[in-house]
Amino acid sequence: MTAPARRSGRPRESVLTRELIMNTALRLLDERGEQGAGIREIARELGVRPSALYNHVRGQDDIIGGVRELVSDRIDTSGFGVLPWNEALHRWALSYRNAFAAHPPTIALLAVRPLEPGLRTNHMYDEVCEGLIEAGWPIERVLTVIVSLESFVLGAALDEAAPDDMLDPGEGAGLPHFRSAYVARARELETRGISASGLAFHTGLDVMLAGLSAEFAALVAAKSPLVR
Amino acid sequence: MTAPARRSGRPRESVLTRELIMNTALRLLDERGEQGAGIREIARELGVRPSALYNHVRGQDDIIGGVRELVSDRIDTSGFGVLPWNEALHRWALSYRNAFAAHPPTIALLAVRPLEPGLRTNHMYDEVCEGLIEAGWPIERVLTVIVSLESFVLGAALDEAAPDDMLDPGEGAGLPHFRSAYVARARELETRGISASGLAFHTGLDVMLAGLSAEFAALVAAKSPLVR
DNA sequence: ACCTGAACACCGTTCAAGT
DNA sequence: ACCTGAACACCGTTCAAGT
Repeated sequence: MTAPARRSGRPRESVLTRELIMNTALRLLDERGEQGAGIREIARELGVRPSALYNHVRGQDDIIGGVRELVSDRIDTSGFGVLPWNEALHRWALSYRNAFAAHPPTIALLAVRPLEPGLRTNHMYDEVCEGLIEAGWPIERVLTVIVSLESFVLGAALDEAAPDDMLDPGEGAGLPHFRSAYVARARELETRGISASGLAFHTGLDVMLAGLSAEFAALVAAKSPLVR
Repeated sequence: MTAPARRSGRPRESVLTRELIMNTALRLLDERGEQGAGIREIARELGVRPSALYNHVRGQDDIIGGVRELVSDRIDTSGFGVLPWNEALHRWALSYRNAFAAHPPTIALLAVRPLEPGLRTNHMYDEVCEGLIEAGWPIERVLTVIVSLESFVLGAALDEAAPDDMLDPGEGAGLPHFRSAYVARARELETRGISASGLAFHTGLDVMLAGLSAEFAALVAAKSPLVR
């Protein structure tokens, strides 16, 4: 098996790496679900004693932070500056949600913990801020817009990670409106070939961007008296 | 202290109740944070051995489910049927978020776990469905609208539970746009006397309801050729 | 510097033994 | 029926001892 045939003392060459630990953690998370990221689990997979990890990693929180960086590296900010702000936001939110959806077990793990100010994360925010500021958004509104959109993305990712039958009126009597809405949606989902959480995500995203566009248009109109 | 002066054997009258356990769990959660809901922690607070809880509760998941019911009982569906659908949704979302915000440590705990189909929760969904259906929303859209709004509410609650300095460009160089957006928002927050997460929530909620109202108006217009 | 091995202080849960 | 007490199978983390 993976029993450590290694005896005590420093090995001739290092077996572990910080990067190797993080990658293994993410892989186990995907393969085995939320409890796959345990120190002992990772150690066993790497053929090593749990305590060995502490030579490369500060502890469990450090590992989770590393996994988060791996996942959020997939967030796409390339639209800002080249596309209209609302399309750039759309691409950003979509890739944000897809990054987490690609690793469902990480969502519950990562969404909950506050992200310590990582350099790469902060750089991502800087790029989004730049895009919105250049597009003409009032600077004091920028972070509020970002955070509200981000809240939706994370909430939608959580919904995606939940089991499909979570929202279900069941078989019994009662709940007539819930039930009829449920079957009507099921039919809709089948004909469109999309998941319930996927449709809710796209709907919410479109709705938010439509609302933001309306606010933006009103701001522009108020600033340019010509249109009045 | 709270050392159990009780000796073995069945007590003359029951010390525990399912309800008492749930209430204690919620209180400890509020007082001590996320790890307050541990079986051993609750048992100590109640002056009882951990194993005693298992006479009234199936286990930890059962307790968390009970806490969720306590919290989500505060969700207000009274607007449906009496207010316009968008105002009823606004009241619902606001109370939904406030219910969790009143117990910050529960957010991370509850948002992550799929809610097993509780009767009271399902009844809540039934009321919201009824309100939207009666207002004239296409029945196959109803659940999608609810879920997308709910995703935002939960995401915003998560954001609320996170530490305030989570999003912070820091002191160093670089990140100029992030930094200037940050100080501009800080000034805005101070003059309006509101928290960052509070403003993001209200902004997102307004934006979503504006977007939904636009979609609804378009649906109504498409159905009544008179306006064409 | 980087591993093993033992130990520590925790968990949730089960179950026989008591009354 | 409902509690105690002991036990079980887990955690993450620390640290001396090895090479």
